[in-house]
Amino acid sequence: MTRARFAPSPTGYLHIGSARTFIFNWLFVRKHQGTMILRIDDTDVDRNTEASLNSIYEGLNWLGLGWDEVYRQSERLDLHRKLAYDLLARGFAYRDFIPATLDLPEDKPHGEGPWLCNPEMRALSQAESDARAAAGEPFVIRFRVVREPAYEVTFHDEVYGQQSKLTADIEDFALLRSSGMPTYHLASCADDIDLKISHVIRGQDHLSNTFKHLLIFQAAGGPIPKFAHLPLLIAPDGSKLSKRKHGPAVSVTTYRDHGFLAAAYINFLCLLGWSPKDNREQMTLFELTSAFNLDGVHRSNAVVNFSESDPIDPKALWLNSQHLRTMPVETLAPLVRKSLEERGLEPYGGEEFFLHVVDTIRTRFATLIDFSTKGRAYFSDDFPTEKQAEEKLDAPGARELLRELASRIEGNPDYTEASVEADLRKLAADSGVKAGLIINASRAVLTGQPVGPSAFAVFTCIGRERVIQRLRRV
RNA sequence: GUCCCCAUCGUCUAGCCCGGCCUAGGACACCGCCCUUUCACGGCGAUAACAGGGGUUCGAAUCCCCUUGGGGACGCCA
Repeated sequence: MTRARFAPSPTGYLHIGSARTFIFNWLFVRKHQGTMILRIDDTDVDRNTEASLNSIYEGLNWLGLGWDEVYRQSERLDLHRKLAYDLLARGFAYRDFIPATLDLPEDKPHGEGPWLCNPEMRALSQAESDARAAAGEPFVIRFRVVREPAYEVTFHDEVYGQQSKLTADIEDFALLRSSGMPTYHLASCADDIDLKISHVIRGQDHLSNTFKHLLIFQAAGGPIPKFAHLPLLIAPDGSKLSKRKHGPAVSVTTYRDHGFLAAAYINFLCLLGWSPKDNREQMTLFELTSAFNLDGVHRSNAVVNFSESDPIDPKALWLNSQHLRTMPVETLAPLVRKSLEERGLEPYGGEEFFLHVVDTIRTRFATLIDFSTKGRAYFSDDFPTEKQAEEKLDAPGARELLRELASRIEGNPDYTEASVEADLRKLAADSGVKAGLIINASRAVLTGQPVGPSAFAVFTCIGRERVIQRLRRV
């Protein structure tokens, strides 16, 4: 049974890299008809905030993928502590009474070599250890890494292949803090065992932590999950994406707020560090689910191509425009309606008319926001007239012709693309002007823009009454 | 410093595991042309990459080694 988990820690908003990790886990689980688990890794009480937990949910909810089970590590502390004390009792761990040394020298944090342990603490007798603990002296519980003889810890990573590391290079990492709170390593492994996680799919920054986790799994006697590490998402300058340094470009909600479709964003993220290997780029969630596999995941990091001036990756924008014009209009329409309403606009007419309008104008838009900016004239009488549109109206005789056109449309019982076109062309012929002059002027007065859909389509999208009004307004 | 990982167009990538079909394919962006009495969409085209050096081999983007560059871990953060 496939069981995978996404385990964010609530120390900030949902990071683009975390979102991708979630998506890959989700895709993998759905493909194998398994169980998706959301686990909130909130064991660091000093850094966790409710606000950041909420913003993570906000991001996940926007993606709309969902999960099957949810846990909070802060509600499972007994389980974690039990494992720590079990390992202590069985000699796989020991108490370290030396207080944490906080301020390591900045330029040379690790001196000549790696820190492995506090030897005198590791060598402390059971009796003395128990006595000092009983006396109330604070301590941290550390894993006792076996180094004599040193041996190789190995595992097969589903992405990176065979991995190994000498225990001589692994430090005695902490399991339980002096506060009694578990560390990430302990809590993560204890929960992975308890929740029967079959696959750990996470960022490559955990690749070297995995050796420690293996040690815990082995000592605990729990089943060892399969591991798959994902290449990191990095900034254009090659540095690690940081919320502090790169700001909005790393937040999922930035894309949402720029009018992205969740489906397109998911599609974009999947193409960062994974490929279906058949040149497909635009893919639906269904296609992604059936195509996804760990073999297609890369080993090298991927750059998210944002810039100082624009937090959006151009390829993401392109994908969004592709989804926008190819997804079923019935699926798109409610999203457009919501976006319009958020900006105080309310579509004219009924649902059928709305679908027609959305379907007509969507091919030239890239985001949901475009409907209320570039597309404003389709949903409101209050829209600006651009300078180049004004110029179309300034063409000799244009305004008079538009007023005459209004009368002819008013006098014609039919109102379709074809009837309007006939009226317009007749007017052009009667007046001895090119039809293009009236066509362009019509678009300009009806939408305030020199560009847009076929003018005759514009007529039907704006509706007879408003068209007559606007034509006479010149 | 120690250990681990990575390296194809500006960016995302195919090809690499199982050497020859690669004068390295696709996509985004940029530029040009076509379509269009508007603008997009669409179509066509152009520019653009195997980090460097050694091997192995008849033959290497593909296998091996070194160098360089980048990333990660080394916390009582995750």
